[in-house]
Amino acid sequence: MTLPHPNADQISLPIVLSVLGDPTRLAIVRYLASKEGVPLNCSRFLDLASKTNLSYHLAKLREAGVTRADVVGTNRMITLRRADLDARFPGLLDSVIAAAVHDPALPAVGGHDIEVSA
Amino acid sequence: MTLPHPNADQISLPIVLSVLGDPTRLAIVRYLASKEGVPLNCSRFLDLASKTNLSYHLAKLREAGVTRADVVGTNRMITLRRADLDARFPGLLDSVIAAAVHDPALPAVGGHDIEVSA
DNA sequence: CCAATTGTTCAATAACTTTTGAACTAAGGA
DNA sequence: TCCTTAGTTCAAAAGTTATTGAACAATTGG
Repeated sequence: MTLPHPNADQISLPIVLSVLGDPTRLAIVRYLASKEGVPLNCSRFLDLASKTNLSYHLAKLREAGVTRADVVGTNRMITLRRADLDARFPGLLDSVIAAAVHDPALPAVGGHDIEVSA
Repeated sequence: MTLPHPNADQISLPIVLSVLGDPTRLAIVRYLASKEGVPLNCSRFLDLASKTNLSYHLAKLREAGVTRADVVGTNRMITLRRADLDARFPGLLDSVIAAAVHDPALPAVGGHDIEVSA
């Protein structure tokens, strides 16, 4: 029931860099960073790609150690593995996210936030 | 006679990340960073790949805006575009290089330094 | 139980990337 | 001029990654 994740010391720099080198995945990471602490399910990213394709990209991110996916019912709650990434590659995630913010060419997740109680 | 390079504002984050995601290219960048200021010709990297393949990887780095190649006689002198990269993506190059230093899985350029005068 | 929701898997295809050797260009030195 | 050195280009082959639709599994709510 729990999905496979590398442990922190297995996270590889070239793999993380190439995984982040895809605009769709970079947009996912950027959105996760902007909502840090808030668990998000996969369908939050349907702006970026089809459901099938999203499954593929989210698996890449998870297998690279960039994200964690926790099974909650029929949902997979996705979070950034910030502590692990910061421990392994200090400053990397922050500089990537900061750079991504200023990049107008990157896709973005649309603003369809769910109203959290009236 | 001068090779094509993107200008600083044309350097793209996803392209830089995917270019750095290749272990051979990461090793090249790491070595360039360790010899910063010293112009190096392509053959300095023959430990990492064949001449033809090196030409391919060095072109990728140049086209991404990571390196500059200046034609000097029959040589191409390769340098890191640190100022441009730092301006565009502050902290990114430093964190990538710092992370690469601690990665035992990455290939490295061998220690065959030329004696600079007796 | 049934239907809807959430997300995965599979196989196919398309598209790109990497690697190779042979042939080539361009400059420099004898 | 001829030879060497430095590096590129080209076409082919091999390998990898991305994208798609159809079928599937698992949980939840009615």
